[in-house]
Amino acid sequence: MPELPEVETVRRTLNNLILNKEIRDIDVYYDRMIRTNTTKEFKDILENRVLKDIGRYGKYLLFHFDEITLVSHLRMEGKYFIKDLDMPKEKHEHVIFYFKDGTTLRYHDTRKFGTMDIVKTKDLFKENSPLSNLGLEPFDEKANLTYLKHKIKNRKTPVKGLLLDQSVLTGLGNIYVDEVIFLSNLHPETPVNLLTDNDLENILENSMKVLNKAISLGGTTIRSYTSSLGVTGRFQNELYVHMRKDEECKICHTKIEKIKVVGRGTYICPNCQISKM
DNA sequence: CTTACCTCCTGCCCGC
DNA sequence: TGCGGGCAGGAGGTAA
Repeated sequence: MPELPEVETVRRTLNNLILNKEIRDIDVYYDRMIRTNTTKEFKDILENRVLKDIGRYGKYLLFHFDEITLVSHLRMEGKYFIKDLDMPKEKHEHVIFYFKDGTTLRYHDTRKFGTMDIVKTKDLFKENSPLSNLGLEPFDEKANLTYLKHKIKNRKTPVKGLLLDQSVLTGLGNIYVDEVIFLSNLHPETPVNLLTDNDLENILENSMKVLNKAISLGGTTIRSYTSSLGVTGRFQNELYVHMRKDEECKICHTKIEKIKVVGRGTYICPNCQISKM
């Protein structure tokens, strides 16, 4: 599952490879992927445009074409590849962008969960944009204790659910949420109304630390997020709990357990992460 | 305003 | 060995 560090890695790689290329044609093989436009509109809007920059907000990739931005979410298994024109189409390639220089950008997505939207660049964070309801990224200066307390008001959801909620903090997914909660010495089922200010400060601090470290290592490569663009992350070696069921806790050597919290597979050290309930 | 549950989709894993 | 059922999961939608 590409989360913020994996999307950032893709952004940096693509920015080095396809900036200033001009789109000649687009083939869409799975119409549902294109959400806010029909496939015909999607092609008409993007054809003959020059890619000026690639940005990112949370887990969204932002392909900027001057006043228009293509907003792409990779969801579970979306990947981009750059290939020459004559390479045969693979089974799970659903959108192919043909550039005028003879190269192609291909969106590959086994489960077809990924989405693409076209938004006016000036309206990126306004109503009807996929970004409109997103919270702050953890490294945003404004993502402080006051902000988090405001977001938590009246909520009793487990802390795992809070951190997965992109309208609170954006960028964390199932992998990094497990890591942040472990590093904060919390049990993932702790209701957020029981979190102390100190807990919340720890969550913010650890979110930043984990994301920054993962970005510096090129993200995490596990089964559901394998390499794309020849990029293989190395953060999987740094994981404390996620995907480590039955392995030893790196701190106390207790066996890591896998449980279910807010419907998600969740890894914990039952010794380090004591419930407050 | 919440939270709970369903949906999308495919490959993989398990049990018989 | 082969097959079918169940599961995983980010985010959006709907229902309560």
